[in-house]
Amino acid sequence: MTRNTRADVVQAAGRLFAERGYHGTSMRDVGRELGLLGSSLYSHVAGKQQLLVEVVERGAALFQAAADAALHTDGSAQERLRAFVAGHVAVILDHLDEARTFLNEARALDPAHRARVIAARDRYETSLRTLLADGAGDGSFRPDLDPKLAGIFILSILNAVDRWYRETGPADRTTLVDEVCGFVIAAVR
Amino acid sequence: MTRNTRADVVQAAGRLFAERGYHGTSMRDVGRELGLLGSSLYSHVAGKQQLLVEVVERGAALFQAAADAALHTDGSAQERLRAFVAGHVAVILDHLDEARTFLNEARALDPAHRARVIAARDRYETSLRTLLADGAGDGSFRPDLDPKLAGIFILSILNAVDRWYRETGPADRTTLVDEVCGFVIAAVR
DNA sequence: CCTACCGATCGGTAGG
DNA sequence: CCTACCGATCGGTAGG
Repeated sequence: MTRNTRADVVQAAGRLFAERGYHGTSMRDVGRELGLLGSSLYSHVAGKQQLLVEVVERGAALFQAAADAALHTDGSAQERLRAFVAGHVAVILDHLDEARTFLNEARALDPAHRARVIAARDRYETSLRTLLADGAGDGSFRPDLDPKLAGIFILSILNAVDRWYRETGPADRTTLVDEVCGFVIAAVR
Repeated sequence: MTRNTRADVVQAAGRLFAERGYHGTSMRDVGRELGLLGSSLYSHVAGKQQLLVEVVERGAALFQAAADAALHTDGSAQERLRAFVAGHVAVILDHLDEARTFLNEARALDPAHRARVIAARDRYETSLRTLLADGAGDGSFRPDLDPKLAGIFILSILNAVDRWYRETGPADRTTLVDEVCGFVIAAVR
């Protein structure tokens, strides 16, 4: 039984924020998750809001890093779209707590940090939109594709994955990506 | 200035639950929304949880009623799918608070009511799945369509509409439905 | 629908 | 990381 680190505290907070929401989680809950009292957390972090900020910003960074990697691979627009989908799914499945907190709890952030997160979301959405516009321009996708709306629809599908997908389901991760890509590519071609 | 009704209380609660979440809303907040004290609400309702139950169940009923109407129209599977999409969008845009609370706050329900809501969601999803299976069987959609996954993807798109669509946007409601249907039908045909 | 409360829980601090 | 606390706020009640 060794001492908990600051990272442990952030991780425990992320777990609970993802499961019960920011306002549904108390500092005592986070402490209990680590075998500590709520008051002991304040030697690691300045406050509850700071925990939320760190979890959400980590989620934002993970999604953006995945998008950057997908967009800088060389390959057809269709291949890059598949890489984007695979990257998004990987972030959700491998960093479920940060992803959920990023997607659902941004409204609990103070205005300044919420604005940063909204900007990060916009950047992410723009990454996908650019990919779609490229593909519509070079004939990979249908030329009349609306990249903005298509991007929104694709992200809607991707962001909901955590709500229904279970590893224990019939499809493994690659199959999941295949299915999402099959649906999405049929829609944009 | 006439007295508030029980329905006013439920509506005010729905507004705040949709905006800040159940745990982010206090009974005093709900009262303030109506110009009352928090304690005054207890002459209308038994408690905060009851308010959540009523808002969520109303959301569930609205979605199911829309789905039933869409499925019982006669027309091709494609026409019924369009009616389903239009119905879902109408519930979201005309009953935003109930829809959001139904979609996002079910986890704050006590276990018994949460189970009821999950069952309602399953029924709703089954309605769409049946429609898709019918269309795959009669040649309206591609025969290898997976109705379960396609249903999940379509609902993912529909359930996210409230997160980005503003009446003040470029597209009116009919255009919105057209765009969603265009994307979805391209994916399932 | 308000006044006047209740016990419980909240985020957070002082001091060790 | 705990002990011992703080003031504020929470959901809810009694009585009118």
